[in-house]
Amino acid sequence: MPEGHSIHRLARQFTSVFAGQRLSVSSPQGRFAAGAAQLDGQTLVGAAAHGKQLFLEFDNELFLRIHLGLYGAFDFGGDETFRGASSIGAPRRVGEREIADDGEAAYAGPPPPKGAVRVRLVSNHGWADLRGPTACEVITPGEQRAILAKLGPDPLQPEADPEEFVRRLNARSSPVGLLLMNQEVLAGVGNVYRAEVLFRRQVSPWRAGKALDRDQTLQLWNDVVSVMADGVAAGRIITTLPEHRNDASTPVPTAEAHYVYKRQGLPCRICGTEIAVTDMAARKLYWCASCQDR
DNA sequence: TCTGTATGTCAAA
DNA sequence: TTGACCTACAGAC
Repeated sequence: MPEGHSIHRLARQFTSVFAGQRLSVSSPQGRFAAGAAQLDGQTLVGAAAHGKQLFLEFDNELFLRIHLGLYGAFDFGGDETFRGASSIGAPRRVGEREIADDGEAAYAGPPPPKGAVRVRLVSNHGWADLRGPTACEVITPGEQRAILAKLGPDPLQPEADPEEFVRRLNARSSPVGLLLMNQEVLAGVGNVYRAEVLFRRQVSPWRAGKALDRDQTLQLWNDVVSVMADGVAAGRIITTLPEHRNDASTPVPTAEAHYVYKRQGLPCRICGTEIAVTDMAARKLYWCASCQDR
């Protein structure tokens, strides 16, 4: 599920299984052959996420910048150091994806690449395959700084400044439903968190950013921080509170995970009004017209 | 075999 | 505001 929480999980995963290791880098598909050659044989220093951007830092002072876009996904495999991290990114089928660890025999090297593998990273202990990214390029530290400078604060970074979010949101007259998706305002939120957080804070998606007062804006920020931190921990987006679910079972069923996202025509979990859907800037926007009146 | 769909972004009109 | 693009898969034909 490539909103910001998935990218942070990836950064954590790359750091834990590949940092300090020399990597073979290749492009089985061929589309990233030149970039792979610049990184092949280098040691991974570490990985970091800012919003939906993933940066892999190599010890020749180059970064691999990856943006998964809609379809991008990583698959992992390897020995026991890779257990528990099999696959992060877009779902293979509708719904959330958490692939079970098969716990099978010892690692014997990566399998033949299946499908369009843009990049394959291989260490002595395991491998990672990247498919379908929107962006996959080698950049310099200066280029990385330029990219970071454009992005808004990332709610998943402990040092992120809420006041920066307040400034960026309250300065604009666009609807808050658009602004939450704008990576220059807030880095990491996508269509699911946008809809869900606006519902949780009872904010109308059409309120202008500058029409929200400081408290409301900070509450939005705090809610994004909380719900995205949960997303990192769970590996999926769950925004409903237990008291708003019909089914108390765990793990939370997909049908109970959201308040409004993809629930058009179904009754609002709070007030029973039918959840509505419309297009906003070519993306589906889901909301409850009755609850979201602030 | 073809179509539709998806948690995203960019450039062109 | 629209179309193009990245990929895989379910479901319809």
